[in-house]
Amino acid sequence: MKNNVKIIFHIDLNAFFASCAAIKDPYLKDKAFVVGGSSTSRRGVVSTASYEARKLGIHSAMNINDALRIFPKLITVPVQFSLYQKYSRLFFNFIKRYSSIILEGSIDEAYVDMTQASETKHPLDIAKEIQQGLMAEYQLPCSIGIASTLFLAKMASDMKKPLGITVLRKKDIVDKLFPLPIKDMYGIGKKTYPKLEALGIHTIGDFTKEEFKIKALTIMSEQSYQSYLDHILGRSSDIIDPKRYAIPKSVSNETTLNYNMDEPEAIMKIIRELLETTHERLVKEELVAKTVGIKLRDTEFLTINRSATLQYHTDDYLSFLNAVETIFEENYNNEPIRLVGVFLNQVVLKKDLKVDYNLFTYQELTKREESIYQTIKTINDKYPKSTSKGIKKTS
DNA sequence: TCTGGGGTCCTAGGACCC
DNA sequence: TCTGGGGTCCTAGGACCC
Repeated sequence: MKNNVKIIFHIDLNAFFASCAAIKDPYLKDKAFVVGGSSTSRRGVVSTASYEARKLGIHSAMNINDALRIFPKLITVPVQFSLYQKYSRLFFNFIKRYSSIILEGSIDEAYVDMTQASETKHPLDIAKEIQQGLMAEYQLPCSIGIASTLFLAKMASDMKKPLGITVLRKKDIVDKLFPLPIKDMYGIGKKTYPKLEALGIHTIGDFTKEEFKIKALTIMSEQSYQSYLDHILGRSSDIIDPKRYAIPKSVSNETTLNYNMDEPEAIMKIIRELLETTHERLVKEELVAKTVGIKLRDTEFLTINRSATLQYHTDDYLSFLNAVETIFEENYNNEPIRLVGVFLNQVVLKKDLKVDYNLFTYQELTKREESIYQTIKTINDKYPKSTSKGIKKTS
C-alpha cells in the first residue's frame, strides 16, 4: 500500500558563521567567541555566537559591547562573507548526492524532498549519514528535522541543537509541537508573540484551541490565522520548488554610519558608493531592475524608504543615479541620520525581458522620461493636487 | 538592550483605467 | 448631488527570518 505522504528534510547548519570561523582558525574551536561587531565602530552587533559563548548568555543581535561586558575575554571575529559562501556551496553540493529537489532556505539551511531516497533507505539512516558526512568532510555540524511538510520539518530541526535529528510525524504533533511556547513558532516574531501572550495563548497548542480563535482574530486577519493553523496541523505545503529563490526580487546595500551625519553632500557621496556596489551586483548577476530607492534612518531609529519606478527595466547606472539624486534632494530634511541604504526592486533576469531594453539608449530613455515628467509637471501646475478634503471644502 | 545587513512577504491606500 | 466596482500598478511601512 502506497500513501502520498512526502518525506521532507530540513537541514540547518549549526552556528554556521561561527563554525566556518573555527574551520579557518582551529584555535577558536571550543572557545567562547562571536562573529560580528566592528573594530571601527561601537555600533556592531553579534551576528553569531559560538555555543560556548551562548552558554554565557551571549546571543545574536546583541550589542557587541554588552557581550563584552558579560565576558570581557570574549573573542570577536569579523564577518567574512566569502568564507560562508564557499562552505554554503560545499554544503548544498553535498546534499545533492541524496536528492535533486532542494530549496535553499538561506545560506545555511536546506529543505530537501527525500521521498524517493527513502524508498531504498530509512530516513533516519539517511539523516545520520548526512550529519556524519558533513562533519567528517567539512567539520560542519547540522541539525536535521524530518516531517511531511516544510513547516513541520523546520520546527523539527529546531527541537534539538546542535547535531540533533528529530522526526515529527503527524501523530506526534500533539505531544511534541503543542507544548512549545508560542514564541518558538516559525513566523511568530517579537511583535506578535507578546500580543498572543496577552490573549492567554502561551503555547502552540493553545493557538489551535477553538476558544482562542475569536481572540486571535482581534490581532490578525482570518487569513493569517488559518495559515498558522494549517501549518501547525500539518496541512501546509509539502512542495519544494528549487527555483523559488533562484532569482532575487531585490538587491540592496546599506550601512550604519560610524557617526551620525547631516551634511547632504557627504551623505550623497555614501549613497553613490552604495549604489555602485549594488549596481555591480546587478550587472554581475545579469539582472535588471525597474524601481530604485533610498533608505534613511534617523537618530530616533525612524526609518523611511523613498523610491521611484522607471519607465523600463534597466541596468543603466546613470538612470539609477539620476533618480536617486532627485529622491534624496526631495526627501532629505537635514536632520542627522545614522543609516543610509540603496535598493533596487522589481528585479528580473535581463534575458527574461520581453522588450529588448537595448532598443533605447540611456539618452533616449532620459529624454522620454524627461518629456513625460514635464507633461506631468505641467498638468500638476495647472491643476494642483487636491485631496478629497480639499474637494469637499470647495463644494 | 541603544539596537547590522541582506532579504521575503504582506497590507493598505491612492491613482488610474475600463 | 452623492457617489459603481473590479483590476492593476505604485508607494510606504511593517513583520519576520537568517
